[in-house]
Parts: sequence; structure tokens; C-alpha cells
Amino acid sequence: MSALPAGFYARTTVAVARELLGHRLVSTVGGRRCAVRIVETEAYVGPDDPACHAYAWHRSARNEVMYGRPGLLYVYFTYGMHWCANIVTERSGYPAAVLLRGGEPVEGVEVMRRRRRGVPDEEIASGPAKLAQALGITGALDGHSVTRPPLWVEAGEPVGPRRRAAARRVGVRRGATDRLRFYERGSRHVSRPRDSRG
DNA sequence: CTTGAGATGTTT
DNA sequence: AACATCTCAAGA
Repeated sequence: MSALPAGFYARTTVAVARELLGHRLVSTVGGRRCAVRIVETEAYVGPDDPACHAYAWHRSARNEVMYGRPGLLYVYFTYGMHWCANIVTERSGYPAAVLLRGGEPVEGVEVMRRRRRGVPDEEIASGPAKLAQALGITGALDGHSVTRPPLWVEAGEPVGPRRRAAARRVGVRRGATDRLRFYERGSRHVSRPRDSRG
């Protein structure tokens, strides 16, 4: 088990969001191992980002983990039924994170099929809440370090710059024009195949 | 393939 | 009232 070191996340949020593509997110939640190859992320770059939960240094019980160490998991509950998972970036005290938006199942696919009953493999983790569900991520993991079990990132084959695409973030109004969504070109495991505008 | 509505609870 | 979403049903 060679987890990426916490230092990987102690860099600019955009760099982390880009370079996370291709690495593996591994889960042993519930005792069964499964993993996805990360193919889609979004950067929430901090207090100056209107779409960020910590915009203008907003701080609350929900986003407290964003103010912690890089490499911690920030899990939040949204739309009354979905969990979404981020990895905290930058330095301690500076609230920024990368949202994990899309993954390609590469290990323990049966486990994920059970959690995502009835959906084709392309849709097992093609969206932030789908990915969280597939890997068994809930609020119980809020604040967990992604350098160790039961959820961590393992080094994989990075997706090179030519095979990466940048697009507008999904589902945000403020800060909607920024191209802070990154995904692997041509992947069938991203939440949306193309950006609706530029 | 596309679009639109409803589910459902927390945060502002 | 909005929300970093998803699923299903209906239509083209």
C-alpha cells in the first residue's frame, strides 16, 4: 500500500485537482476493498472563491475540516440525501479543497455494484455523490486522513496534460465561469461528457 | 438520446 | 430559498 504522502496536497488547489487525475482512490470501508481511478475533480480554491464553502472565510461546523491539515477528507451532506467527498489542500488554516467528482471502477467492482445496485459500470462513480456511495463514504469519514485506511489515495499512472480537459464547474452559480473542473478526455466515467459552454 | 420534476434535509 | 445531486419518467 503506497499512499500518496500528505505533502502532495499541500500545494495549490488547482495543481492538486489536475494531478489527482489517474491516481487511485482505495476504500476498505466495511471490510471489503475496492478502488476507482480518479477521472474527474473540481477545485474550490479558498476564501476568494464564491462557490467555495469557505468563501469569505466562512467557518462552521460543516466546513471546519477545510481549515485543517492538507490531506484530510472533507465530507458534506447535500440535497437532503447525498454525501460528497473532498480532499483538503493548501496549508493548515487556509480553507480550500478538491471535490472528487468521477471515478472509473478498477478493483472490487462487485462491492461497488452492490452499493450502486442496478446501474451500469459507467455510472457507478460518475458524479460526486455516486462516487461517495460506491466507496462507502459518509459523514463518518469527515476529517479522516486520506493517507491511510480505510480510505486513501494510491499512486497510479498520472493523466498527462494532453489528456486532461478543463471546464466550468458543475452545479455552481457564483463562480460559474471559472474553469476549475478537470477531467480525463474521453473517459466514459465522468459526470458529464462535455462542458455545456466553454 | 434529451429534458424536467421530485425527493429530501441542511444551511443561509 | 438555495443547495458542489441523483433518479425516473416521458418525449423526440
